[in-house]
Amino acid sequence: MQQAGTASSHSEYKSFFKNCNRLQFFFQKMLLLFVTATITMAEQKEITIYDIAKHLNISATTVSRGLKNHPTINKNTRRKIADAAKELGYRSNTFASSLRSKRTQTIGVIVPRLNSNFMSSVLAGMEDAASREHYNLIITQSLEKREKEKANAHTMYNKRVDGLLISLAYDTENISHLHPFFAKGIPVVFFDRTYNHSESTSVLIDNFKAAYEVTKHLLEQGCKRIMHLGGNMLRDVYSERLRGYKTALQDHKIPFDEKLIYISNLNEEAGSDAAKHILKMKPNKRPDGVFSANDTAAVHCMIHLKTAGIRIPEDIAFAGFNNDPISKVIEPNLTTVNYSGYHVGEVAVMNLIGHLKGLSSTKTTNRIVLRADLVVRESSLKNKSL
Amino acid sequence: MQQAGTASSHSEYKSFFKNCNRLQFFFQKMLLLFVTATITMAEQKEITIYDIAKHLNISATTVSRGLKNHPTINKNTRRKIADAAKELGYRSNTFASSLRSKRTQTIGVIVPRLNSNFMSSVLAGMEDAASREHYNLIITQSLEKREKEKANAHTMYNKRVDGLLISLAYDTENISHLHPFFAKGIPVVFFDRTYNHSESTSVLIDNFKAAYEVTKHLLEQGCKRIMHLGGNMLRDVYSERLRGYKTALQDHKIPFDEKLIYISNLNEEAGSDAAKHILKMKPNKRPDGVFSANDTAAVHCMIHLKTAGIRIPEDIAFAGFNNDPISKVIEPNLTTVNYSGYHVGEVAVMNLIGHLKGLSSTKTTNRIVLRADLVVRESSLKNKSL
DNA sequence: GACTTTTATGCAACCGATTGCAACATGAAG
DNA sequence: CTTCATGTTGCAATCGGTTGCATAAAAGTC
Repeated sequence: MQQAGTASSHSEYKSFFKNCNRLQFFFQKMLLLFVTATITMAEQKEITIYDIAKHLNISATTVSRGLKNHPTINKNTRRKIADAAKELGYRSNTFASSLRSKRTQTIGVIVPRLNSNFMSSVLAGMEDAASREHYNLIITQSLEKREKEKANAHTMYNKRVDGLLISLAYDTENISHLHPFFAKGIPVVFFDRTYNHSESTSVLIDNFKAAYEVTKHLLEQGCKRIMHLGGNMLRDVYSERLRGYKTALQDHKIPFDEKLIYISNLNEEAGSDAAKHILKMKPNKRPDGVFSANDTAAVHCMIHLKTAGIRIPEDIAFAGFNNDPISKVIEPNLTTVNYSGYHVGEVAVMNLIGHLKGLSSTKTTNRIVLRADLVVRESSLKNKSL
Repeated sequence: MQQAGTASSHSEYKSFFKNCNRLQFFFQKMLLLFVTATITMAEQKEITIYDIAKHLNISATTVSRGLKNHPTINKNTRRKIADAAKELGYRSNTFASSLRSKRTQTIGVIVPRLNSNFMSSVLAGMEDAASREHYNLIITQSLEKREKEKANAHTMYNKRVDGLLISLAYDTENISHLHPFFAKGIPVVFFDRTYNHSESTSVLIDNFKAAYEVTKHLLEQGCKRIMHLGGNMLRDVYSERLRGYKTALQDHKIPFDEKLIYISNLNEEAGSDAAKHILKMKPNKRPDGVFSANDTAAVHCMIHLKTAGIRIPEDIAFAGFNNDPISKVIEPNLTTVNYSGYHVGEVAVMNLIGHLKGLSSTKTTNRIVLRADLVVRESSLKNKSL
């Protein structure tokens, strides 16, 4: 391109100044300078399969096939092609390839927030699995806004991702923004914050069971009035945890008390606020146990209560969810639910790639439920008999 | 594709069974069924600019220009094109576009690990900034291995990212694997774990100064023997922190003692190990202050020492680095250095996009140094006069 | 009214890999 | 010696936008 431009301006100037020797000489010199500079600076031209073909005196078709080890190409030819590619410094052009083959080897990922401990583990797992299968990840965050989630989905759609992995934003009520994917048959896998949809798989943990186990554990420790710090109920993650809590109470014949449910966004501040809320209650109405739907809220609630002189677990036992690093730092150490975000990510990707390879259909596997284990630590041990 | 395949099997079967009417009839019926099913299931054909062009009786060129609001296209025409695009359900084909224009609107990101608190903030900042400028992020992790970093860089290169953002792996000594980028003039921006390279920008904090401030603070609290928990010295992040530590000692006329340097990978276990190391020292040889190059190691060192009966800060004062959430949970709260990963990510992306837009050259801006502030908490307050 | 400038649109050649089908060589079978 | 299977390779069309250059129409200038 650059060279073409140069050549044309060269002929132009030549015809224009053909009777002016002085100027012609000057311009010629300038031109030479310019061209030299251009060539020096210019990245050497991109090597294509055509260059390799010419170099080996074979067709581009053969090169294309040879490069991806197509079985109909002679092994010897294949080796020669590979060698030439390396020698010439060939790099494949993903676009040309994707344009023609309509496959992108790219998976779109939409998460509510990138900067959460759990989510970054999930992403690490995803990246690991995807990279093993030679897929790339395009990652975006919705910042918990349905509108941004929608915009992100649209970009992914335009970028022709082979599949989509999504954990829904807080305020996403319906998934109409994903319809284009379903319409085009692009597989969608939900993880963590899932949505029940007949045509796609969900990868999640058994939140109900884990919450049930936590609550049961607190009850067995002698708690009678357990408070629950819950998250947004639009997301089944949190509604399932609440359900597990309720069911455990019921099975232990403890009446459910609406006043002991505290819904928030479960961040640090919300944890402190919950503590203030507890302190405002009459001492005899206070809970003797707290089950928080995440560790952050639990820990910051504990910190606030401790400074107010509440003893943990003697006065109030605590249990969280996630097994966040802070749960091992707070004193007393926090009882929590451990589950591997890394594993969630890995499984979600493997499942998606399975669909893409046609190994499994999105319709048959509807949900994949991963293990989650109760980790008992001092924060919940009222009768110290671990 | 599907149709072509069908057609071929059709002719095959025809020649094969041409004298067997019964079977032929049966197969024809099957074929019809199959084709019908295929057509029903098939996603409706993709809409292209040519479809829009035909629909409006104008040329594809005009549509192409109209869609990206090229000023030479009449406003009225532009509107009509936009309307038609929406009506027909057009989605642009990024590949075709990238193939021709050689721009991808994609930035490659290589980080050592995705699942770290700091890194996920950085990514959040990057995603935010990139998304504002309509760029997408392809994110990979090197898992601290030079080999994987190299492979990732190569993929990015093939994927024709417009620019590269990279934080180097622990064991990366040279950046020969990035040469293709430099050779092609693709801008590279280092962040956090940087490398001094004449043709690219580095975004980082002033590790030297921050470490100096931390050490100075500990000295002012009366510490005489400050231990330093450091990281891999191949990375300037850690070597600069060590340098800041050393210089502060020197400025306060405290002799530098090689034995008080403890190098590790700074994870939880390394923190505990450092504590064990301290406990093994003769009491009069023990440090009276610890400056750790990250919070994780500091906190886990503290936990271990506390169980051994060491008082913090009375016996040993502590300071960390990062302002990790755990620093606010440990008791006593950890003095640390606060700096915004989010901001680092944002700045790195903005700078890269600046280069891409030709606003700034990679060569002029060599390093961007961001603020980092000492956050004093109880862990370092020997003379309680905050 | 002739001529230049501005504005708006279209032509056609790309970009680089993929793929259905044809074609060729070789050797085996009949 | 023909026929056919098998293994290799190439032709040429295709994917869907982009862009330099030409052109046509409208507006402005003298």
